[in-house]
Amino acid sequence: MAAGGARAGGDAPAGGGAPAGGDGDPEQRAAELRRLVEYHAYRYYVLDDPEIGDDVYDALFDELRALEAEHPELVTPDSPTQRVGGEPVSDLVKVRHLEPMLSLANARSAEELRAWVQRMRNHLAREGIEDPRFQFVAEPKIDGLAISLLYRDGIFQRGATRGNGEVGEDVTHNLRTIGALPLRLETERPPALLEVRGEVYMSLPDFAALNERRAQAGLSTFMNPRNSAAGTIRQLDPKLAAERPLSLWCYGIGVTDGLTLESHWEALQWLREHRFPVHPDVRRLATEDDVVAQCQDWERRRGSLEFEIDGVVVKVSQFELQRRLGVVGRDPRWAIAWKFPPTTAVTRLNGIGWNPGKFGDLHPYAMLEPVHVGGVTIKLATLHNEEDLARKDIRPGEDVIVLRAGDVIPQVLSPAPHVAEHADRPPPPRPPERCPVCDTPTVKPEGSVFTRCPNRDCAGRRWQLLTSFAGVMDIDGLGEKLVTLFMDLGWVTTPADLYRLSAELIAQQPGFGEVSARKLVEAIDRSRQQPFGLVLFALGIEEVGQVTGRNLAQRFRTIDALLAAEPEAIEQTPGVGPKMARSIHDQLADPRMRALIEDLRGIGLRFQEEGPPLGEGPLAGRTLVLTGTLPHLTREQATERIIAAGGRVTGSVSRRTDYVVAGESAGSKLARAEQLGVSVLDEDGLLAVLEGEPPHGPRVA
DNA sequence: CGGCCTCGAGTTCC
DNA sequence: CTCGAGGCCG
Repeated sequence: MAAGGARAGGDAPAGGGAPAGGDGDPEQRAAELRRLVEYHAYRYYVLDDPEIGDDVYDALFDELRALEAEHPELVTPDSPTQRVGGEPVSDLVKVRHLEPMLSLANARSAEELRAWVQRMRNHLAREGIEDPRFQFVAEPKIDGLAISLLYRDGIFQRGATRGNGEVGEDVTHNLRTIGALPLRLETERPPALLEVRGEVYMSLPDFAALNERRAQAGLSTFMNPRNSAAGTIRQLDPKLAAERPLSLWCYGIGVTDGLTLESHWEALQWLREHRFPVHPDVRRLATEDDVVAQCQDWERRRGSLEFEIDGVVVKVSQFELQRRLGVVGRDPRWAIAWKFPPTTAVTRLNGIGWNPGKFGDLHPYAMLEPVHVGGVTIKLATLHNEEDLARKDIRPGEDVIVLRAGDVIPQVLSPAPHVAEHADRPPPPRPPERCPVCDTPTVKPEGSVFTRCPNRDCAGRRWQLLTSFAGVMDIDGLGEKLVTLFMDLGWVTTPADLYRLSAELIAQQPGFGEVSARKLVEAIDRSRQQPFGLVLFALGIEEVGQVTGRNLAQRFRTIDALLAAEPEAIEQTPGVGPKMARSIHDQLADPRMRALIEDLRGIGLRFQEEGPPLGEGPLAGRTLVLTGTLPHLTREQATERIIAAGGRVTGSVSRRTDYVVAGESAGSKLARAEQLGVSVLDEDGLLAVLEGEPPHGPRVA
């Protein structure tokens, strides 16, 4: 339902609609038309209560378009004609949110919700607030995509997806196509800056209609409304987005400049008054009982709504209380998501499959009769390990309960209730006696949870190693599919073979062109520059991940020093004890490992540490904790620089912490630091100690 | 010696 | 994100 396109609906007579076209000032007329079109779009899309018929609306719209075509200088970015007029973008641009978009803690029951309220009371009591007169706001938690809308001086400027909460993608071009989204604030004195937060979704009727159209056109259909909305919002061409109807509910205000509000409830009223779509059933509630009742009410209504919801969001309304409650990690203490119980389904367990991991461990997974649960079809589900499998007591051939909660990984929960009574159940599944990939007899080491394929040349293991190598070395474009292809072609058996691939050969493979083949080879080439620590991780040494790899690199400096080291020396590395030291030593002594290392060394990968040795650098031996959002550095960048300076970053504050680096909306860690008397740095303070300057005393951000 | 914490690994999703 | 195992602190 693109604005300006044909609109379904009745033919109400023109109300106070179109004044006769005038031969007055075209600029004035254009402004008037824009106002009228936007007003009637608001009546239609937001209030669902049009005042005029579609024909009248279309006439207004056409007049505006004609006027703008005649006087291109009159086109303004906030003109309704610009909703679909945008040019395709070549790429989605990443944008940093002005304030991080937080996540929410969950409550799964009335008890957990009451416990949340109690925690808030306790917290506030410590601040000297004995009787917080909470006002709660309960809103449906729509299963869509969170977005941030920026208005400067009342004009819609930029809309972005939530992304990871700190950095999202600019999808302004597609958001403009949403009829309910105001392009301009209808007010005399708009705030200089306003960030509106909301959820973009596809309504169930629109989703059904879209899929029907696609099916008729012979196109693939979408799995569920959420995926459909996600795919649409990330389209590069807004014309495509305009053909797929998205809807919007706004649920709050983020950063503002020039707007003073006291509570979340006020913010919602303000949004409503300024034509933003706010769900009409959002309630303000005074007691826990009311909140629980409201959540249960939403749960009952879940199936009869026009959109999918997976819970209810409950917030403390008063901003003053919100401020005092603060944030823990990424979750504000003053809000919680009441999650509905996961949707479950019963289906047949067809069998258990076993997949070898990087080191030969066989991991069981359930092969299920395909079943629809919570909007997706489940065919496979992981079963962690043999103990988990035994604990669940599921048997191939029987019915099992599968569940999928929100965007959580599908799980097999248990046998279906009716199978437990059967006397003659099929036997419990057993780990295979031969590796399902290479047919080598399996072994089960004493005390291990896993049965293993002992064959080091097992294609399954090699595949795992190669895909893991590609990921660790950050080789763009080399994913599971390509690893499979190159292995099937016999081109690649060890990671070193990747560096011998030629773009000419790859380009001859179906699905490849010269450009994509060249890009892949370049990506592989670039990975030679990855630091020694990552190379150690990528080699596939059991027990050695990103952190231990980096620690080993920093401690031993060169691969030769590491290869020559006795277990006792390896044990001196942080995080490595006798057991790991012995295991690492033995794996490095293996001739195949030696051969791989020599091969990669010849290819030019880095086998020498460039950074400061362990125990040196301005932050040597120091432990830092990061909290909140820093003005310039991301968490990753800050971590990287601290490590480069010889320091360590951990997650929680203790007496052993040397510095807490606190940014915007720092939470409990900052409080704890103050309690323990740990020095607190802001970003400038961090930069100073990174340079080796003494911290200029405790600096609270 | 017991409990907490960190690390590694697989899986699955966008 | 979840789990198990090993390391390390109290």
